[in-house]
Amino acid sequence: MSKPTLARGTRDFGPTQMAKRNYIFDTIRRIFQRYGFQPLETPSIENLSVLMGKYGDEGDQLLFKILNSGNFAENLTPTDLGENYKKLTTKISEKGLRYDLTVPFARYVVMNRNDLVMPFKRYQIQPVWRADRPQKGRYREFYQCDADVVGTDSLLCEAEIVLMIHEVLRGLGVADFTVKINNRKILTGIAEVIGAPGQEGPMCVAIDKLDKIGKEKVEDELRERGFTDENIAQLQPIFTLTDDQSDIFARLRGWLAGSEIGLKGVSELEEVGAKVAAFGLQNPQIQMDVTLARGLSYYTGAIFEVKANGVQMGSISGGGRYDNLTGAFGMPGLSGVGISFGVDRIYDVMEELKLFPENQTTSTRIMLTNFDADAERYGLGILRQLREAGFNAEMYPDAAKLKKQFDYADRKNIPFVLIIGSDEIQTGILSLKNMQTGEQQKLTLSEITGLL
RNA sequence: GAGAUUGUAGCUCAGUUGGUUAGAGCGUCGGAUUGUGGUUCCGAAGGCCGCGGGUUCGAGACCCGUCUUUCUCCCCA
Repeated sequence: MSKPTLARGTRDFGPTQMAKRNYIFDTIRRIFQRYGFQPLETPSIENLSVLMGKYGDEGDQLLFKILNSGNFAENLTPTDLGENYKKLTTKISEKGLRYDLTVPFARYVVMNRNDLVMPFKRYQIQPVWRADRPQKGRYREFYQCDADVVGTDSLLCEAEIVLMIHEVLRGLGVADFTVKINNRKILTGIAEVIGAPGQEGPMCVAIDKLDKIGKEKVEDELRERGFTDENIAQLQPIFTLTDDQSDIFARLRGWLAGSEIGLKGVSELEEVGAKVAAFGLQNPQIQMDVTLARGLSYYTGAIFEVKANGVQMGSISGGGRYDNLTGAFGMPGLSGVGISFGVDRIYDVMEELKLFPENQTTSTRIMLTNFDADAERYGLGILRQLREAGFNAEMYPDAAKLKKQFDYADRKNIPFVLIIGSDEIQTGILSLKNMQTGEQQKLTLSEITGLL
């Protein structure tokens, strides 16, 4: 018999982990609903025609593809086998596992466009799969928690996302964090004013590494990517704008005066800030960061990223505004803005900061001992009454040694044990033991339900 | 996709230049204690040394392949 193993890059979540993960999921779900988002679930499996071509060539490679059922090789010819594997794949696989929640969401919106109430606010908490090479904090199966609003350009949505981030993290006890916010239009504007219009893509790839490799190396990389010394000289304000937030909008306007789109980005950013302020958010933890560029390929407006302070960890949440979510499915012009929480990273942050509440592990409040057939029969009646009174209760299933039964209760963190033997059956007075203090007292059932 | 790295008991790890019967701590189980958990003491079980091939009189150790772990790059959550 060979030992079983997990598939590469996957994990089990035992009862202890599940209690903690559910605590995170429940908090996020509660806040999403409080902001008017409605739940959506889509299938794990999608047709490859839905998934392919949406994530770029690299993304297509990272898709888990499902071999056709039955004799998948039935219609293959020797010529097919001689083809490159990508062509062969299309002949033997028609379905794949979901790669993210956004594309299935877009498919859903297109398929239900006539029935949806627009603007449509949906949240979705489901696992996704990527055939990536696993690393620390990177798995082949992991959960995403997305909330998106589609069908409106209103900046109120951006402001609400900022508010939700604050509420979720504070709800989880993560007090010290920074919501970094930028706008794609500002990045476009910067490319214009430094004399490299349309080059914000390569510009951002380099600038994005500022934290990691420092200013000098960023400039080297910009040169490698074809930026002139003149471009780089014009770019200098970017290195001071983030550190010093005072008058940031005025300084941005000065720098981007020559770019209409850049100025629009600044106005949008400012308006989002104003709406957050109007809501009355206490002690906002927001930072304008003109070097923030995540997911540049599809964001068109606001860009968010959230970092927990005081721990060595990448971003725990991110999102932004995109145009044309559903364009790939033949429904152009639908704008949306969304946020995604990284549960695994939030879990690690909370673990490191010891933010999980105690006693998440068990839900059983009281356990009944099991002496023998008579005591079990008597105890079952008590058990029913305890459960009817609303308590999580269980009886030890075997007439094992008491030592073993107490050990079980101890290890399951059950706070109370009810001892039912011949004495208790005769008198009707039950022995209740408090497992934390070790104290034991003789009580009637109604006294016990009162005490619990 | 590229480079490096790891794999020995349930867990964390020892294991000498290749040489008898592969060890420790923790955990598990049993007993001390037949109506009372945590602590203590005593005892026991538990290993195809990741898997497949090769070199050798002899392989946990050396060689090749493969899977796996971790890390960097790429990319991302």
